[in-house]
Order: sequence, then structure tokens, then C-alpha cells
Amino acid sequence: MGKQVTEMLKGTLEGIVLAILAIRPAYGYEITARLRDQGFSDIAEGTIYALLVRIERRGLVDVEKIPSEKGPPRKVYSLNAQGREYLEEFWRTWSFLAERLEQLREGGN
Amino acid sequence: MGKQVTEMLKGTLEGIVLAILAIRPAYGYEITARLRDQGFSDIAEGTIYALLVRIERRGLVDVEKIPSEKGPPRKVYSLNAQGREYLEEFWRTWSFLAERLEQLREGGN
DNA sequence: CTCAGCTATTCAGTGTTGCTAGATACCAGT
DNA sequence: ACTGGTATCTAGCAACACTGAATAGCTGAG
Repeated sequence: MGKQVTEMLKGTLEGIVLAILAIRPAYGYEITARLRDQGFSDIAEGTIYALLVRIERRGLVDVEKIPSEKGPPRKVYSLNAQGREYLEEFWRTWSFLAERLEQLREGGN
Repeated sequence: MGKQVTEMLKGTLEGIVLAILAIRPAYGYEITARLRDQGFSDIAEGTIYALLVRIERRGLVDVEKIPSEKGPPRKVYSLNAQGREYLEEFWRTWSFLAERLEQLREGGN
């Protein structure tokens, strides 16, 4: 997609990844692949890894290193209590924004 | 609001302002005030002015300088054809993102 | 055995964006 | 003169996603 998506992802991509981790633990490569499947066709791998480092540093996830049979060891991330809390706040923020935009969309046409 | 909103606004604030201008022409101070009324309680004025400069430079709006009775002259911005096109693309992008997030929200709980 | 190709992670450098914190300017009322 | 509301602009900052690469383990083709 275009530059528009890129800019819109700022701030939401983090929530998206947390939401994915809320379903079940996952590692970077897997998350990227799942995102691509879901239509985010050109999210850069580097972006995801950087994001994972960030949320780990903030204590939103727990990490476990697990050997892979197909390559180097995987770093499996799982959402912890703090992460779940943060995710809920993310949803509230998102709802707020989505409501405002829906209003604008209707009012503006 | 918090840092979360700030990051989420990146990329969407532009669309929001364009959507406001789609309803009717407006100037910076007015746009800021309207946003505050609509719940974006702490969007910085400087942000809006910078954004307006940007979308003008990209040719999405037309500008007209109109004297004010209450202060310095106003720069009234109105959406032109190119801006309307861009706004439509913004809505498409937004819809894409909103759908994905709605899916995640349901699936993830 | 070597090389391509998939898996898996990391990192330095870049551009865009919104915020901070001011400065500037016009006008009315005290 | 001074305060306060109106109105715009700017330089410097922080956060984020992207680019483009490097590194590393494993498998199968040649």
C-alpha cells in the first residue's frame, strides 16, 4: 500500500501486534507472516522486530527463547498482565478515534 | 490525552482536517477550536498550522487571505478537486485499517 | 560439497509526523 | 500601558515505520 497506510500505522501497529499476541504467543517472523496474510501486504520485517524490542523493554510482554527445527532459535513473545491492561487502553483510544472519524465521515457528505 | 492518541493521530489527523474542510472552508484557529469541541482536547495549535502548510504545499487546498475584525487576517483554506480525491483515498485506507482492527478485536477475545 | 533458498533476528540511517514552547501581530476594554 | 482574546508562524524534539543491509541455522538441488 501507499504512504498513507504507513503513517496511519504509527501508533496502531503496536496495538495490532499486542492484539495478535493476546490470541496466542508468537514470534516475530510468524507475526509478520500473519500480518501479510491479513492484508498488510508490505509491512517491513524490521519494523516488527523493532516494535517487539520496544514492547519488551516496556514490560508488556514476556519472552522465551525456543529452538526451531528450521533455523535459528525463535523468540516467542506472550502478553503479560501489564500488556493486557495496555491493550485495553489501546482499544479505548481506538474506539474514541474511530467514533470521531465515523461522525466526520457521515457529517461530511 | 495520552501518548497513545498522539501516535495514533499521525496519519489520521491529516484526514480529519481534510474532512473538516470538506464540510466547509475554514482557517487554522477555527479548525483547532472545532477539534477541541469534538473531544480532541489537547491538539496543539502549532500542529494544525504545520499541517495546513503541508497540505497547501501538496496542492490539496486553495488558500484565501481574509481580514478579520477581531485580529490579524485569517488564512481560509478550502478543499480543491485534488484534495477531495485525496480525502476519498484516505477514507478507503481508513476503512481497510478499521476493518482489520475490528476483526482482531472480535477474534482476540 | 557448495550454493540457493527458506527460516529467524538485528541494526544503522532516513523521512514523516505531532508536540513543546515560544515569538509575532492585530484589536478591544480597563 | 496592559491584559486578554484572536490569529499565525517557527525551531528543535521524540516517536515511529521504512530501507537496506548483515548475520545465522537448516535443507535440498546441483
